[in-house]
Amino acid sequence: MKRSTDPDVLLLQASADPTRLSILRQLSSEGAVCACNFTDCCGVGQPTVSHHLRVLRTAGWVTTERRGTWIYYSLRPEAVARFRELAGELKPSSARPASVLASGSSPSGNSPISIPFTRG
Amino acid sequence: MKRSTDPDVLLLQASADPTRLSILRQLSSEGAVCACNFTDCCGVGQPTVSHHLRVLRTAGWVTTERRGTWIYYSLRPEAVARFRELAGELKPSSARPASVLASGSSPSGNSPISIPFTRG
DNA sequence: CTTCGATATTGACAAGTCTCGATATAGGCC
DNA sequence: GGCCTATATCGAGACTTGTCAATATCGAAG
Repeated sequence: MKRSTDPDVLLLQASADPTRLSILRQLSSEGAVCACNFTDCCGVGQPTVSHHLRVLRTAGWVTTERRGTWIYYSLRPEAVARFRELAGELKPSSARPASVLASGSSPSGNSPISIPFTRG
Repeated sequence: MKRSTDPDVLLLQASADPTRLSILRQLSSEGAVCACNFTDCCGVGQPTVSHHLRVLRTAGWVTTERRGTWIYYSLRPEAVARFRELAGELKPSSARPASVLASGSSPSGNSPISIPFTRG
């Protein structure tokens, strides 16, 4: 997919991968998690885990905290909050179902005249 | 990216595109929207819009309703509900910051012994 | 300083995605 | 029937992504 500059899209893109969603869920349930733990659970190699962690860091999902040899990853509250906002903004369209739309006018309003069916 | 079979990942993947997120937002604010309206707003061609709408339909985000020549798209409440669940499941890891973790033990528990630092 | 373990980076390849032009299908009107 | 409009599908090209092997970097211990 084409690289996007929208931070919301970046956040969604970062979460839209099986390995990364698994990482996010583990971070959510366990708090701060050492990078070495993801290597085991996700069934991918160490460089791949490192790659995914970088994607999550770039998107703003996680922060890192070095502790000796290990590096702990944690969910960023701002990212979670933004993700929830995105979910909250989307509302089912039951307020205006297509069934009650007027059937005589052009839906897109492309035509300067109001009756696109009568051509010529 | 590798095709995933997890419906949650499919839902996120479908939303993780600038054009499709724009479509979802327009559907959320306007209710049922004719397919021809997306062609104008998203700055992409008609086949591309059709492609994105199919991705959204396959992921379960939208349903279609034919009305004469036009086809109206609507957000599926189930998809919105699932998306909100995903957002609700993710919680910031402030409960267990790395700062308070014990510093002497192996984070992954890989070693059968508890003190990985002493080698040999 | 050397060695070791954990993590990051690089380079490469297969596979997926986005976009478009061209074409096909479907429904309404004459 | 034929014509027009809206939408979907097909095929191709450029680009992005996920994954790995190999290598580099960093911190700790001796």
